[in-house]
Order: sequence, then C-alpha cells, then structure tokens
Amino acid sequence: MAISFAEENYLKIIYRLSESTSDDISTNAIAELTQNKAASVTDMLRKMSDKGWVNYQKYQGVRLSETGEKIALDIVRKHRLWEVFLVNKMGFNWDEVHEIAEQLEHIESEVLVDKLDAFLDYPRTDPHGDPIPNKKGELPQLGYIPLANMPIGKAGKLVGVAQDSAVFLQLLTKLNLKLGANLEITEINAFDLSVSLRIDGNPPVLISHEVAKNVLIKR
Amino acid sequence: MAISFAEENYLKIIYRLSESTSDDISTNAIAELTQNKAASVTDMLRKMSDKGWVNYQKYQGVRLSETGEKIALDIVRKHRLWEVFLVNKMGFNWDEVHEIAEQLEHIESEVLVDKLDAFLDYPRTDPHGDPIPNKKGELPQLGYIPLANMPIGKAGKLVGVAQDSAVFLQLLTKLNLKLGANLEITEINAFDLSVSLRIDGNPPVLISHEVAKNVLIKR
DNA sequence: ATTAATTTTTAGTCTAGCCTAAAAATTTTA
DNA sequence: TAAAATTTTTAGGCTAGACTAAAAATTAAT
Ligand SMILES: [Mn+2]
Ligand SMILES: [Mn+2]
Ligand SMILES: [Mn+2]
Ligand SMILES: [Mn+2]
Repeated sequence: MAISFAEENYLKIIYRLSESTSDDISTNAIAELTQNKAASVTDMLRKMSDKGWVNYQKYQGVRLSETGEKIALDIVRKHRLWEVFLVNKMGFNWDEVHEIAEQLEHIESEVLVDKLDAFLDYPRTDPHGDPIPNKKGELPQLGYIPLANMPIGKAGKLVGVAQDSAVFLQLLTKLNLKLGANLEITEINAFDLSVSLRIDGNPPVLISHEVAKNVLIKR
Repeated sequence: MAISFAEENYLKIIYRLSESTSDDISTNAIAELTQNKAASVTDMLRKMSDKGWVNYQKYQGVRLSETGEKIALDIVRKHRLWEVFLVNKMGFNWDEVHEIAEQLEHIESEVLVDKLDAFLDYPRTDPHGDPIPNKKGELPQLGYIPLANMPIGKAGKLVGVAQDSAVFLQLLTKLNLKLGANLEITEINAFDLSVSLRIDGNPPVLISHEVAKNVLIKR
C-alpha cells in the first residue's frame, strides 16, 4: 500500500515538532497542528507505529523512526522546492504559497522532484529561508539565529523566518523586512523586550519581541 | 464540501467518453476507465446525480449536466496545462507525463492555473495535440482528422494523437512519427487496411490501420 | 415470443480517517 | 501525598469510497 496524504501530513508535523525539542512529541501537540481531535491522533499513531514509521508507547508520546524521518524529510523537501517554484517561477508572494505547497508536496514522482530541483538551480533554502533537504535527506547547515538573540550594535542579514503564517509574513513586508535586509539592533527595551531596529541603514524602527524571535539572521 | 479526487476523476472520465458519442454513457464503460467495479460506479452516479453534476436515470446511462461539464473541462484544462509544463519545462517525453498530470490535475488553486497558463505562453494544445480549454471552458477548434481518413496522395501535418497510452506513444517515436512531421499516404492495402506512409519526404514505411486511426493530422 | 446472455442495480461488508463521550493514566496543585 | 486538573486512550459511531454476491432489468438470440 502506498502512503496516504493523511499519513504524510502526520509525519511532516511530527517532524516539525521534533525540530524544536528533543522530548517525545505529545498527542495534543500533534492534534493541534493537524487540526484533528486527540482521539484521532491516538488512532493514527497506533497505525503508523505498526508500519514502523514512529516509535510510540501509549501515554509516553511519540518519535519518528529512521524510516519515518526519511519520509518526512522527503515531504519537507518537496514542500520547500514547490514553494521556490511558486515564488521564483510563478510570481507568488512569500505569504501566498503555503497552502498550495501543502497540496503539491504530495505529488508522487521522484523524477519530477529531481527535475524540479534542477530547474530551480538547486536552491538551498525556500522563500522563508528554511533549508531544503537534498535527495538523501541531508539538510544544509545554515547557522541562522533568531534576531532576538543578536547582541546590540552588531549587524546581521535577514536570511529566514521561524514561522510562515500569512499574517506574520504580511507584517514583515509592511515593516520592510525582507530576505537579504541588513539589520542592526540599536536598543532593547527592558519593559516588553521590544527592539529598536535599523534596517538597511535607515533610522531605527520599533518591532515587538514576538517578531524579533521569529526573524532569523546570519551574522 | 469541496469536490473529492474520486469525484473529479469520475467527471473527467464521463467527459472523455462523451467526446466520442452522443449516446448516454454506460455504467460499464465508466467502470472500465475508472478501474472500479460496476456496482461502485452505480453508487457514485447516484451521489453525483444528487449533487447535480450528472443526469442519471437507472438503467438508462448518464450524461454530464452543465455544471458537471464545467467542472470536467476545468480538470481537463489543468491536466493538459500540467502536461505542457512537464514536457516543455521539465524535459519529460510525451509518453511519461500522463500519470503525473493525473495527480497534478487535482491541485486546487485558480490563481496557480492562470499563472501556469501565462508561464507556458497560453498553449492551445497539450503534448499529444489535445486542445486545452480556456478559463471559460471553451475549446479551441483545431480541425484535426485521423490519418486513416486522409485521401491517398494528399499531404498533412501530424498535429496530435487520439490516445496517449505509453506503448502507443513509444511506438510512434520509434516510427519517427512526431508532432509536426509531414505525412503523405502513398497506398492503402485493402487486406488489412495497413498504410504506406511517406514521412517528411522519406521512402514510405508501413503502419497498421490501428496506428493510422490514432494519429491526427491537419491538411 | 420465449429463452438466454448481458448489464445494471441492490444488499450487505470492509477499511481509512475522522468524530464524541466516557474511562483511565498522568501531572499538577494544595 | 491526596485531591484536582489535564492529558491520553478506549469504546462506539459515522461517511466516503471501494468490494462481492445475488437480484432485477435490459438486450440479444433462438
Ligand atoms: Mn499536505
Ligand atoms: Mn516555507
Ligand atoms: Mn486524476
Ligand atoms: Mn494529453
């Protein structure tokens, strides 16, 4: 049996949750991202465990197996390559591509993915600065850090975002924060951790800590 | 509720069957193309009839309603545009694209289809010479006729195929029959209706009636 | 015009993937 | 450390879309 869209989506979401923690992933966390109820998640975890894609013990949370991670990385690769296609070739904005890529990531053809990769000139990152796994599932090491962690007075380049919700991306665009911009923190306000930020040498503007946490820079 | 892949496939297949007849389409004919059993088709026809996409009376066969035909034409449009993309931009051969387009045709984004259409320079036909419906569902009138119907001695240009199975397309390639080739029938053998054919001025070669029926030319 | 063959529909089942409500386990709080 | 709150699982149910086997309708052949 071939893998289903539902299974692919679960694996991808477990992968995403695993990126930001070394703990086992909870049923509830998965339920929130898949937009399903916890009971449905439990069901699916049992099935995927039987298939050997995850290591799951009830009440103990779940982790991807090696096979599961490979599958997840392949879907992530497709998702991000298609996003590059949509932005670079089809002229979409970076806040418009997520839903379409969510569908395109399930297209099944290894040859197509390779040809697409070549057509796009083997991009290392997607339009949000996220790294694109190669054919073998290896991620390029990018060394990106959240803007919120950059010391005052040092300059860095905006190279990615830690989130790709449309509202967030649209806010960045409004603030003139786009990929490649030169950033320097001039001040951090102790009260709310908001940040005074110089963008491309212009007079500083104020952004929230929430934004600063989700903007990725390279020094 | 959004339309499902299964429903889209049924509509597209009923459309395809309707192209070559004005009769109502039989349950069995649909079953053969969808690769399902007749009982499953009956089930689906009832459901699609309730949704107003087909006119169906049991034992009497089925026809697309106006809405149903619009949906079908939209899927055909997407299928054929994606085929052009795969051949012209991704470098696939014309016998390799059908299965992938079968998946891509279900991607839901009107904007994407329009952008793709523009990206491909508004093609009028797909890699098999089949007409691509426009946004409104109108098909360009191409005036293609089967090679088998061309009179002896007259010349025509190969502009399409009436079938796109991989074996057939590969045979054409082997026979050096590709889109754009200049064709002239020099002889038709009464015994088996096989055809002596001059391709681009070369010495005549023999092709079967079966092939001649499925090659489309414009005079 | 019957009978036989074929086609289509009905009836009953199955699986995937979801749901709600209730029970059980775990974690937090007092 | 016992009670309360939260999380997770179980139990039972639902729909979409398939299936098989049997019945009914239509079509073809005597
Ligand atoms: Mn998806
Ligand atoms: Mn992305
Ligand atoms: Mn399809
Ligand atoms: Mn085609």
